[in-house]
Amino acid sequence: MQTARQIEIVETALHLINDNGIQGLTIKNLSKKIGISEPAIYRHYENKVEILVAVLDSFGSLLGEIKNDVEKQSGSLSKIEKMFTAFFTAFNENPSLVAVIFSEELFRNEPQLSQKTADIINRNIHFLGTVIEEGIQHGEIRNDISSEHLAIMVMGTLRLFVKKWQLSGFNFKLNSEGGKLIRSVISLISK
Amino acid sequence: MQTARQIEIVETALHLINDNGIQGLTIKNLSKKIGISEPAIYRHYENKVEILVAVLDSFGSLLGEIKNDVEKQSGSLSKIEKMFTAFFTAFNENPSLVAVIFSEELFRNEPQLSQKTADIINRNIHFLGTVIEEGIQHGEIRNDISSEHLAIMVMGTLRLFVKKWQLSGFNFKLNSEGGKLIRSVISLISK
Amino acid sequence: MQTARQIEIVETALHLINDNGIQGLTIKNLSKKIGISEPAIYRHYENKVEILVAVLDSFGSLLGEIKNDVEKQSGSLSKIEKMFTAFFTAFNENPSLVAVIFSEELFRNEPQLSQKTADIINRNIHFLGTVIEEGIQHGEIRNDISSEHLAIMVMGTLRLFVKKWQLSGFNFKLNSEGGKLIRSVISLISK
Amino acid sequence: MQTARQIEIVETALHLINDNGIQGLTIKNLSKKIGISEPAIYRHYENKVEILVAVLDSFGSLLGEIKNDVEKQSGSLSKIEKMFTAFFTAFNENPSLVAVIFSEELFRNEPQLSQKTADIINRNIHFLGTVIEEGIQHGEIRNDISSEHLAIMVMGTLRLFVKKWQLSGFNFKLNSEGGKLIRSVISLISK
DNA sequence: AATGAATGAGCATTCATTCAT
DNA sequence: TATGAATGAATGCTCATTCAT
Repeated sequence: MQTARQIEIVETALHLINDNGIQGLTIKNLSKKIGISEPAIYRHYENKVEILVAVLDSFGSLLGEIKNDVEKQSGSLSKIEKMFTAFFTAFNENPSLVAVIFSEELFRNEPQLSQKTADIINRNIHFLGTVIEEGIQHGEIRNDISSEHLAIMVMGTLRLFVKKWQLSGFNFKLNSEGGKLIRSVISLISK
Repeated sequence: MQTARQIEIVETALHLINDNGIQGLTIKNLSKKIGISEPAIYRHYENKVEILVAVLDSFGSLLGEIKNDVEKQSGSLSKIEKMFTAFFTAFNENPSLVAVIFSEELFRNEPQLSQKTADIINRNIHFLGTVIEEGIQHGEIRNDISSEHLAIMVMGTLRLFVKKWQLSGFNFKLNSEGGKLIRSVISLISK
Repeated sequence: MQTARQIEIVETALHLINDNGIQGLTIKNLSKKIGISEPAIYRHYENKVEILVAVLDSFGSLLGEIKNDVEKQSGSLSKIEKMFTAFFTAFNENPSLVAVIFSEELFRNEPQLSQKTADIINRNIHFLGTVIEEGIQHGEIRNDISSEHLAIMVMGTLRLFVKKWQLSGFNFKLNSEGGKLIRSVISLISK
Repeated sequence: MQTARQIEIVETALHLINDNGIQGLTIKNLSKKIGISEPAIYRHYENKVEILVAVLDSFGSLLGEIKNDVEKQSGSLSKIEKMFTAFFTAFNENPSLVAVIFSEELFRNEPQLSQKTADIINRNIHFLGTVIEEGIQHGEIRNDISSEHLAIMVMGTLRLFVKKWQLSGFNFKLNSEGGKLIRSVISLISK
């Protein structure tokens, strides 16, 4: 369980990373933005790495929720569509989250963190792979390409599209533009 | 024109980033690895940002070369295949380069650098888009999906695949595994 | 009078000093080892210095008891022997105490504490001096050397021997090895 | 070899320890007293522990010189006398050194340092033991007490006497008072 | 009697950079 | 072309202590 302060710290950390990259996340900046002293941070998290772990974990929970929602859909293509829209909605509501899905490069020097980021990526691809495999079995998705390859394509598309949105300074509508992209992806992979 | 020392600095910087992430690139580490003193670095580059600019520029030149090779191919699908194999070969010979194509997150706090990284990504997608558009016109590539979307899909696939290779600790054969992926991508987009 | 909690604090402080030196004694460590919160410590002692004063005072009481026991002996040499064995027994039962008799260096920056540690040393030497003087008068102890010098020799021997025991990681039998040393000391100073 | 700055750092560190105990030795204090910035210290020593190692090593060299001088004497008693006077002279010229011979308690939390201090003590006792053993063989020193015990007694006497001098605020003449003590010690152990 | 939350002061250390030589 | 020495600014973190509850 997280206290209110812990949640505040994690969210503020996310915003700092989003605004200035990982170098923008310092204990000083964090405490200043929250309005408490630097040592006060350590009452809530043992050290900086623990804060980043909590950031990743909170993203992990979000992913869990998205997966739950996705599972409720019937049909692989619907699941994939749901997955895209759920991601777009989450990023749209909290653009700072985008930094997290590209955080692998940031966390390279802390084994604990780099492991966690790698896990998130791999888990996502794997989940998508099982959904696609199911679609192939049910005849919804084309069977001339392995589910592994299709998973990489679909997830890679999603990632690059979101990255473009971030690079543009979030200046196009992720939902509506993304909606069109989803239809293209589905055309591409459906039987 | 770059002096021998400048090239050495850029290459060493690349290795340091590759080994320990951006935090591993310090003037101290750089000078130690090269075997000169810290101030000596400043004889060759005005400051650290200039070094990173040079790193990105050297990657930019590589991209230019790849594009030249790609243009020599006839047929869009051949061009795309060539593009993939050229990338795989380059990364395989110098895995440190992988860090650069995911360097956007690292360089966020320096406008000069973040602009350059965004340019590289967009230029790549745009180039791929023109190749694909040409393929659509020539009837080689399916025309039910816009070239913009296809470009994002193809480039996104390439990026995520390379990222997976990096996360795995470079422990699978990029060339052979990548060869199979290319075939899947081509099946997917060809008419 | 000391409360149970106060005694617990003093004893725990002693153990922390013994385990990690004076730097190991922090309010945080102390409260964690006892199992209460940091502010709770301040219910029982006004500040850290008071805790250290209490540590020294508790050692002072122990010294008082030893002196009482020593006084009960008849004959200077018996008294000295008793003094040694009483010390050895006390240290053996509670090795953490050893840190206290060498605590002068630790407490140098707090006048209140450095005064107290100096007092303990001087009082000990002085007490031993009176015992020896008595022995000289009674013809038990050689009279060619002043009681002051003999007191320094005897006490210095005791201290260095205990220090050696500590440095060895308490890995020899203080009582039995010490018993032999006592006999040597007595041979040396008796008439 | 040590640079002039390194020697200055070691000597200043010694003075700071002497004035305020180990807690008085901070990089800030050190740099302030020398008149340079804090980071400048790190140009000369890698870290604080290295400085303390250098302090102990410089004391170790002094001990080596004293041993050389002592060895030149003929006769065990002369050697012991020489050892005492050499120590007294060294401490008299540089009272800060006294802190070093009682530094074991200070350096407990850094294995590298505690090992070094224990070594110094043990090496001293051992050296004195060999001198005494020689004296016993030659009939200069009484043979009813083992050389090990005599070494502890003699070294313990020396240490406690110097400690008293330090506790008194260096307010008696170490040389002249110490001279008398030497004669007492020699009377005590000679045949 | 105890605690959760907080803090000012301080710590060792690192960083990119400068300057005299 | 290179270096040894230095620095201002910052970093993550610890300390003893306080205060409201």
